[in-house]
Amino acid sequence: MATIRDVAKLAGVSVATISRYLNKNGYVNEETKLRVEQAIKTLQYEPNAMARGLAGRKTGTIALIFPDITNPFFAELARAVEDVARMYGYTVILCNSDNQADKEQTYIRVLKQRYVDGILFASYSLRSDDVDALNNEKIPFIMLDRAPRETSCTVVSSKHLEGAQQAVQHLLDEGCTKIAHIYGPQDTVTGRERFMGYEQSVKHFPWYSPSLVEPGYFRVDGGMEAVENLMKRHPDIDGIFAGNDTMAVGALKKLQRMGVRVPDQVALCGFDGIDLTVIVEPEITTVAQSIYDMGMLSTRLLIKKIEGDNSEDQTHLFDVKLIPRESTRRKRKE
Amino acid sequence: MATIRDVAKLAGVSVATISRYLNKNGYVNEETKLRVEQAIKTLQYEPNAMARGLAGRKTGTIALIFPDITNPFFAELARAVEDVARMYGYTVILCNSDNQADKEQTYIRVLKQRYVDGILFASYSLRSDDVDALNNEKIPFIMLDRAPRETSCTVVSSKHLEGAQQAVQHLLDEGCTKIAHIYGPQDTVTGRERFMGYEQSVKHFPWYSPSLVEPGYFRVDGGMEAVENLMKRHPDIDGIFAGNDTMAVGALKKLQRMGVRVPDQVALCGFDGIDLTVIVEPEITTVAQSIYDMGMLSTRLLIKKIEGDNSEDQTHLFDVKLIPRESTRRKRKE
DNA sequence: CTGAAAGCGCTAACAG
DNA sequence: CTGTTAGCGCTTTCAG
Repeated sequence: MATIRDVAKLAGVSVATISRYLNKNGYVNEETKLRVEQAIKTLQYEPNAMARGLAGRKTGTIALIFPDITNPFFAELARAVEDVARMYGYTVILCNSDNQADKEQTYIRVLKQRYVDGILFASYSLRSDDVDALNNEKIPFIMLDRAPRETSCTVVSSKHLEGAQQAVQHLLDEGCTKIAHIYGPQDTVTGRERFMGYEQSVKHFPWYSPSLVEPGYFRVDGGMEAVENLMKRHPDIDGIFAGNDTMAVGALKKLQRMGVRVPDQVALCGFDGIDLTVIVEPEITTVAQSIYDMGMLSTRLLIKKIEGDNSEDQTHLFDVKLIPRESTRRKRKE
Repeated sequence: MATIRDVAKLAGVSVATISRYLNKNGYVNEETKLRVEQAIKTLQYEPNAMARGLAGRKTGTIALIFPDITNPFFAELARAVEDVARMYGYTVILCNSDNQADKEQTYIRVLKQRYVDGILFASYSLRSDDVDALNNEKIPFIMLDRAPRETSCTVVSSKHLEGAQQAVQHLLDEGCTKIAHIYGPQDTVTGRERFMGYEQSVKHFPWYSPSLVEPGYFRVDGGMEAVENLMKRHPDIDGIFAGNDTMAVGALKKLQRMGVRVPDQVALCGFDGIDLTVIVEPEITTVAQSIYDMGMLSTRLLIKKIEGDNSEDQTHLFDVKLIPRESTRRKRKE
């Protein structure tokens, strides 16, 4: 492997010149530039990222910390992140936290050692003193779907509350008269806000009762169990709003097994907009987030920050969009 | 950030001693060891991976190159890889190739620059001269589901052919009398071997005809289309073996839309064993690979290689396991 | 516009 | 058992 010194020698200039040429800072005479380019080509020179990192403290690496790549939502996010990272010449390190604070802790430590240029957090378990620490150490980061209380930082998120309200409204529009909610973990912004959206939309109805909600842990089996409990308590439910698509899929599965017809007997709406919803039959109505776009934006913001953008921290809120599908297509009353 | 020199000073020893202690090579007196530990703790010293890499040419990073993280099969694989990498103190870099040779090319270049310690390939597009190049540069790698012709290298794979035969046999056992196959890309080992397994199992039957196979491109929509064409040509098909689960899911979807009852009218079997198969109703029979285990083994092998294991390159073939589920549960003839 | 030289933080002989 | 020292390959003042 050729080094910068070899190139310098061959081009008849000093290493400093090569370095300047490579980093496009400082002036380089047109003529010598040509010679340098020539030398680089004939030597097939590739700068060594490691040495660069040591000397210049930039590694061209960003990390993505999230719960679990196996979750389609995060897989799509990861895909977006990797795509734009590559576009900007960055490489991405994958970190599954399983929402365990200690795993996250370890990761942050390791990532610091490796001098990652920045971190993208899409994990729920980050404690707010961690955020402070990051801020203090001046390592750039972005939060996805999570706004720590005090510390300022830039966050990218969706209009969860509004989306939940849209979901409920849609269910009502389709003629539902008793709507239940399967909610996600309440220690997550997403789980909480969607719950609130549901609550606010239904609490003034005479049929509303707190026993119309059931936890589903953002998981398929959670959704299945929730439906079972719900239908036992309220056999007359005719609409279900699941806090995410995964639970919606579980709900659908259980309903079908119980012989409940969807959407005629019970209409079903999810949240997120992952592909799973169109894989099942009937396809599930959902409130879609712009997952890929969120991933793109947050990566762009992160890279901007890394490259010296010092503008104010902001919160970027993405619109959500209800996508009506078969699981809520009920015969309308005229 | 404290450096090794700070620690040395505080502990009253030389940097070499600290380095020895850190890397657990060479002797360190028990007593000084204590002082070193003390110093490290009070300084909160964290070795700098970058510097380590430069000096010692080990970065503690491995890369995973595969088609697309969005594909559940690869997501699970990635998860396994990351899990064992973390266990051994490695960090993993994610590379989506989309099976495009040029993307892979660029990645390999970038990864070399970054001094990754090793690479895991689960991508189809790798050319065999790339493999040679890797071999020449002595950067350790493992191939998943792909055995380049000449070059020796260690590969981890499953018994695709055998699995396909099991699938067909199962369909026959369930009473199917005319079985079609939806095949995956023939430039992949997996797609090819499963096709061959099907062919070998059915070609001696009088009902067999080459028009009983149809491409599905390993995709959901591909599976749907394939079913449509297949049923048009052969309305009397009563069994379908899909070359992977994704296509099987598509097939199921299309069958349901066409009003074909599964499994009574047509039994359906997939391949891979991803979660999608139990999310739909009816749940789909599949030939399961040990995806997670394959990921674990290949990562372990890679790390072993990185850490100096020079044993012969081997091919590790995993058993597959047919998991009978509703999609093939037909009333048996007595 | 270009070069010399001082590190970045750590590892690995080599010499005690 | 421990210290000295020479790099790893690149960036970055500071002088020309």
